Amino acid sequence: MEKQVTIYDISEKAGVSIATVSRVLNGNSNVKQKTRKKVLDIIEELGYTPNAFARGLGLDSMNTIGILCADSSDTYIAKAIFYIERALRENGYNTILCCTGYKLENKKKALSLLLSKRVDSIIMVGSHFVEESEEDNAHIREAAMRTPVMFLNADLDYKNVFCTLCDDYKASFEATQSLIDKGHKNVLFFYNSNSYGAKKKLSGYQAAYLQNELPVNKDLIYFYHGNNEDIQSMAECLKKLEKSGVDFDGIFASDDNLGIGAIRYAKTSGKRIPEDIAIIGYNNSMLTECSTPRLSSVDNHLETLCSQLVKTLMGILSGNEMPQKIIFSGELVNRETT
Amino acid sequence: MEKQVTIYDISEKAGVSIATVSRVLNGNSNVKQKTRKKVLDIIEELGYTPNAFARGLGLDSMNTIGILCADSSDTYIAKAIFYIERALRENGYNTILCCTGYKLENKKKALSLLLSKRVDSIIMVGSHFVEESEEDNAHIREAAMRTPVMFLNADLDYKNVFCTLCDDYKASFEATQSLIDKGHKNVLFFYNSNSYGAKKKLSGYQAAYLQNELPVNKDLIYFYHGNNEDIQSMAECLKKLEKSGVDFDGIFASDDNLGIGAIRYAKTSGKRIPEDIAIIGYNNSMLTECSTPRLSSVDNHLETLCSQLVKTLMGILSGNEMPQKIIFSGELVNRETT
DNA sequence: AACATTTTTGTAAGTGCTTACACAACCTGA
DNA sequence: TCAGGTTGTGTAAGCACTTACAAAAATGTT
Repeated sequence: MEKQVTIYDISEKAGVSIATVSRVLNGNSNVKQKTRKKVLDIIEELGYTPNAFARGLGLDSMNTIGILCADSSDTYIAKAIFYIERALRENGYNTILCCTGYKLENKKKALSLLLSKRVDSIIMVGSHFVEESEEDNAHIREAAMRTPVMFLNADLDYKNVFCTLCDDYKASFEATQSLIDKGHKNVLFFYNSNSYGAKKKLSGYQAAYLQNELPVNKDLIYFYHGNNEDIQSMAECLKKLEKSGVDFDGIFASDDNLGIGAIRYAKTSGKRIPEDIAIIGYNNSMLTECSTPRLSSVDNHLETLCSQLVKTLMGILSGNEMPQKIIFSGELVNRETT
Repeated sequence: MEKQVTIYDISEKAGVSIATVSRVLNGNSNVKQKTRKKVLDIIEELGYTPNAFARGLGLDSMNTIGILCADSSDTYIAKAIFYIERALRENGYNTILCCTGYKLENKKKALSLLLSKRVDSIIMVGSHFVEESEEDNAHIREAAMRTPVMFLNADLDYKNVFCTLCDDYKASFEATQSLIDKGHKNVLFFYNSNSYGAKKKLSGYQAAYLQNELPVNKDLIYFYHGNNEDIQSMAECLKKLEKSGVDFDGIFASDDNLGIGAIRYAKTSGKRIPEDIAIIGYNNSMLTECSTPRLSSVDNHLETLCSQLVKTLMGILSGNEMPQKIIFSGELVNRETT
């Protein structure tokens, strides 16, 4: 809109050099009180705002961190972003957010966008960003050569990549075990591709069965294809599964949304919860309190994870040696569905 | 980490000038195919990523839009951000996200941060950003002199400020009217400060009462102070209110979270829904499908609002004359609580 | 007052990129 | 073959800021 006010304008009006203005701007100590005041007054008067591009060019850093996520409208991810953003801001860092969706191509694009902005670090939220094949992770390895890469809830062993995560395997194992202990021997593992870490959760689930010398029934591993917010459709899928002859007395869902869907299914099928069918969700989100009966769920301490991640990052940026991997334990919170 | 690869490195290795490299980078047509290929190959080989600071300095724009929100972990805001971010990305724009919380001081800080980044526009999500007093909005007026300011779901008549919103007044009026029509003459207006536009919703509610020549009972306007995710606490507040002798046969909540709290209250108090007490939420979020009974709610067409906002913005940035205010209607979605 | 220090300020050279302008190379068609 | 295009490429001047280095000013010491 308007012509930009630059430090030249300030320097001229204040009768000092641009270097002095710059010093004032950067809180450099070597400026006389009187000069400083004069410059600050004129900055105020002219409504000057420093140009971050120019500044970034000189400093090759603008204290900004890039956050990559698949879908910021997912409750869990939204919460994570909130916690991370807050912690970063408290440390004087700003945030660039990019949502990538789930296509590899877009993830790569977003990554290189962030690199071009010369962010001080890139935070990837969720295991969505780790691909199956080594080759498909090459862009991450390369990015990590330029700037530290932080993973939340994912696990990747590359140089300069740091992971902060919850041990989903163990938490799933324990949750499943608790269902088995209560006599639910045919627990359905209900997941969709968006649930981050579904694979680890599945392994934990399977391990529990093996541990108890119970058979792992392939039919009981059920992949939900639909929309992650469409409760009705989840319930219908489960109904269909039941009708197809698959028998189950418990549902372990890979996130709370699916857990709510499971509750809907059980209720509309006239099953008693938890007697006929026990249900456990994952994330311990607010949804667990919204349903009737309230949903038992695995709490993976998101807030702790996020603040730890930022703490680690701050350490790295200050040049300290930091652990590559920090792992917390999850914890089953029993409510009315177990 | 590593020394940056610049266009000088590319130009040298390719045996062309930096201008040519720059042209290739910007998809300028006036480059011979052969030259272009050579340059691109070397860019690939050296793993070059353009420096956004330098680029921004030259162009004084980096196609980025700043988004300001109070709390990105709020479901509704998170969704809005998602829709906006997606639409912007489809138009070749990137996003800087800043969460400000609810303190004026922090809002101002975040705003000037975005200005310093020379964003092409600033989008403010939610009415949280409009203060009571003219004076406290001065920073917005000033910002708008530098760059277009877009409001989602808020209403401010400044030059270069554009608003896209749902007519919450009207929607609330209609929702309340529909409760009155069904015989609920003592509807509680249940709100908290975080619900954006609570004031407009309240006016709509009150207008409906006046319209029907019913008294507006001050006791029925109830402000919830607690945490916006603590369903139990909401229910307890309502219980307390009831015990204090306030009588109501309907609850109109300013967002779905509060609506869920209202359901919890009604159920634990042994009231029949909707016979004894009807409940309406606001936002028509996913939560409406999670509860039993499912929550009726006002849909304010968030996705439409967001895409319209971005459409308007793109028009502005292309230099077109655009309407300052675009208003959609909300719509009551009746489910099992009405 | 003369000198040594310390503090304050200015000059100018980056920082990596875009782009106006100039020039060279390559085509046309007469 | 040459004037008059086109097309392709290079030179150099920004863009708004930081900062090393040099110079000037202020202060202290004798």
